[in-house]
Amino acid sequence: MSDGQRAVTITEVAARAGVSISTASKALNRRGQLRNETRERVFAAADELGYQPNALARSLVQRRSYTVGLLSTESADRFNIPLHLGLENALGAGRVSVFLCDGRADPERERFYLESLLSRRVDGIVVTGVRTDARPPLADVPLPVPVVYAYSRSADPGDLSVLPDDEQGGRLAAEHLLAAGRRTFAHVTGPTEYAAVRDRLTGFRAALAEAGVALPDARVRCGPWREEFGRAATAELLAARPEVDAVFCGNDLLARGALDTLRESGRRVPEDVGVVGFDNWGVLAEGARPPLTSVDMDLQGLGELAARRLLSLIEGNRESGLVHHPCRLEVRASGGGPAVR
Amino acid sequence: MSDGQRAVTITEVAARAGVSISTASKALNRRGQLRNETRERVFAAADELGYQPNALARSLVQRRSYTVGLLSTESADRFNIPLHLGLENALGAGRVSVFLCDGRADPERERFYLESLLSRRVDGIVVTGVRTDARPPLADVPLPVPVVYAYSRSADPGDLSVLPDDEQGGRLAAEHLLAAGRRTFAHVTGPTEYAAVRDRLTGFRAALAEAGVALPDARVRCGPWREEFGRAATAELLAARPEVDAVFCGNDLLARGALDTLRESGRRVPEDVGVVGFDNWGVLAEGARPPLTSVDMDLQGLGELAARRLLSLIEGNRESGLVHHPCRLEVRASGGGPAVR
DNA sequence: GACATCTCGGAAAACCCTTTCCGTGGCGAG
DNA sequence: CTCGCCACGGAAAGGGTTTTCCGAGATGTC
Repeated sequence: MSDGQRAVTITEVAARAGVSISTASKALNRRGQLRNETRERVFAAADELGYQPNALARSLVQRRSYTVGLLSTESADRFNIPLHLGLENALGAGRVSVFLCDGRADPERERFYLESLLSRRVDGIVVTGVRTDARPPLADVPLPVPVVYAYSRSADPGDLSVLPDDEQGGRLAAEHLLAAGRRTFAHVTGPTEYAAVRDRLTGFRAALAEAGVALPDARVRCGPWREEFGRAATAELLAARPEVDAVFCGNDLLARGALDTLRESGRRVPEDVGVVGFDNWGVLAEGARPPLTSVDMDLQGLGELAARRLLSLIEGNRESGLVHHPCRLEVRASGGGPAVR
Repeated sequence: MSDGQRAVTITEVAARAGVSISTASKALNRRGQLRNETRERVFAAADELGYQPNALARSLVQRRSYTVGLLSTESADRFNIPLHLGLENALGAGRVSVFLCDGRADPERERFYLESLLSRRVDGIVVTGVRTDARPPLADVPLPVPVVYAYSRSADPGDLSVLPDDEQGGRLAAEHLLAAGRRTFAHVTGPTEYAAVRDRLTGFRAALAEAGVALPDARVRCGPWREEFGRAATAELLAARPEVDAVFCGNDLLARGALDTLRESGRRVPEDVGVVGFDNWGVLAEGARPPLTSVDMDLQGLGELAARRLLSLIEGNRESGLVHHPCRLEVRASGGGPAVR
């Protein structure tokens, strides 16, 4: 609590251990050739003094801060939590800390944070977003540190972007519903301006086609990412084509809406109609009636992947282009497919 | 993108401006007495070179890193997002960056992060949680930096904790429902081990009592924070006391469950029964039928408050104890109270 | 003309480390 | 005995800033 007393420095540790500063440094960092006895004396001294090396000074001389910036561009989003967790998993082991900055979808603010990160000499930057659509790169000049875009895609092909494999996610949904014997499919999803919307549909359709099942445009409804739209679109779909027995939704919110409309129209899920969502948003999927089967983008895994790639860039390797991370299916009740593996 | 070229230092700026290093420093930081012409020459040089001061070096000499740690103890939670936003609002202006660490409810991990933050010489630490119950302080020894607990409460009364005013939040709900003419109240909420559960109930009851309305224990249901429990508890409540015309829920998930059960039992909300939730969890509240009126803890405001207090502690002021931040009511349709102001 | 007072800008110490380079003493080999 | 090598540990040079202190010249006052 109380501030004031200066932190203990390596000088004091060295003095107490009766060695020079450089020897203390070597002992503490397990460098150089030291007698065991010396090393231990230094450690003991450090311990007794409660020595905490000053990372600032260390960074200065090593020219490596062991920090990275996490710059979330779009306004704070729940997607960032698992992403950050994954990042920490992969970085924490290497003792890298992360600066979190929320750009709030404001380019000005983004620039401000970028400068701040640069001036703090981060070793790298991860840019996250909530869209897989290409966005302008962080800066129009080459940056002095490596950058990776995670759940966000740079328009510059020289940049590295890691993204969920939406197309494969769409396939997953189709395969699950097909396996349950569904024949008449529908898709309720978000605005077509989202690359994710188009990719998920592409994968979904492709898997259906391979099974000889068609998904005409009339049974694809695009609208806002809102529960209300899920309900309304499903109602329209049922009115136009009552024999629909499978609905794939572009996210879990829409799926919740679909589920409600289906139940209220007298359909049983999953007996009469199978439903699969996207995002696997915990509380939402679990609280649904019945619990919602949903495609999980494994954002944590995505974060880990991004971190590993960033580390690799920091090592000096060159990587660029798009990297896709596979989705997996979280099977609950609504799909009616085979039980959980 | 490309790494390698050394960052430009103040030495180069000084050389280019034809002044000494110290003069350059003074110019850049608007310190000391310099002719305007000199100052401008330095700025121009800095600009042309794209100079970014090295925050590491600056921190070292100033003994102030202008960074703070945000240590979230419980596993990553959506509560942390608005909290972080508020923190950034209040800190960003002072150009303070934040290190984000997720303790994952693991004391070991928490200690690890604490050490890491300390070694990075953060100026202060904000500890966040998802419970308002007292928790053991971050360390059992006095820390060299100030700490504030936000949406988290240290068991040490010498520490400073900022918390939402759950009691007042409960009153808000009661007043809103009373204003709509409700008479027979019920409460569906989380486990009684949560201080938040008890506080919200206390406030709710107090406000009812002031209006001469009683809330017998039989109409208070405590259970897990899950939608399913919201549905089940509401059903029980209705069976035991069909004339219930107001339900206050301990969070929005429970409220969603309550809403569903009410609708399916033939009640109209808000005409027959008023419902108020807690948390004002955007998508959940907006997507509800009808849209859910909910108590908002203003976590962003809480974060700002925490940041301001932390800054004050960093300035050297002494503060301790509990600080409560008021909740506000987000009026939508489900309460049936007076329209939005 | 002497002296005090300003204004401007530089030299150097300090911040706390890491790392390179070197010196010393001990040992084995020839 | 000499040489070369190795193990160990110290001196000192950075790393990039800020800040204190001081000196030099210009100006003002009597």
